[in-house]
This record gives sequence, structure tokens and C-alpha cells, in this order.
Amino acid sequence: MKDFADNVRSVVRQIPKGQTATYGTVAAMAGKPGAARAVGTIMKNNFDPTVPCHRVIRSDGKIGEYNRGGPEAKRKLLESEGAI
DNA sequence: ATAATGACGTGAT
DNA sequence: AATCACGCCATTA
Repeated sequence: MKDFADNVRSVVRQIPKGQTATYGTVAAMAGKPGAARAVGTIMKNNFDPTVPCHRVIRSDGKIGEYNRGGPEAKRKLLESEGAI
């Protein structure tokens, strides 16, 4: 494919463990500042396990959504990694 | 190709 | 602090 989605996945893959990034930040890293919503859309359709999409949270500090068990599972994972 | 949707973000109320 | 309204962009119907 080679589009914004691939770029976003690459960026998210680089997020270190125990650390989190906001959708807006990821979008900016991918080269599309302001495309936070698009990042969410992409993540929703992303099923690649090499991409720690659970490290991506909202800029308000909220967890956001997750397609692998809901926001609760996501929060649990983040706490398990030390990203409190 | 157009319209509607949603793992967001910021500003106004 | 909480809620409402508008904008933003990729995806889906």
C-alpha cells in the first residue's frame, strides 16, 4: 500500500515500551499534523501485532478506544508496561 | 464520485 | 471542571 496508514504503523512501532504517544503526535510524526482522527481510523483497521497501537492515547490523557478488548484492556496493558 | 462515520483535538459555553 | 459545537482526515457504504 505505501500510504499514510503504513507510515503511521511504522511510527507507532517505534514507540518505546513504557511510553505512550498521542494520536496527534503520531499523525505529526507520520507527516500529517492534524490527522489525529485519521490515525484512529487506521488503528481501528490495523491488526498488525508488530504495531503496539495500545501505546497510542488521547491528548487529553484519556485512554481512547481499542479493538482488542476495549479501553479497559488497553489501560491494563499500559500499566503492565509501566506507562502510568 | 458523494455522503456518512469515527480508536481525535481545540475552542467556546 | 464539564459539556457542546466545529474542524480534520482516512475509511467505508
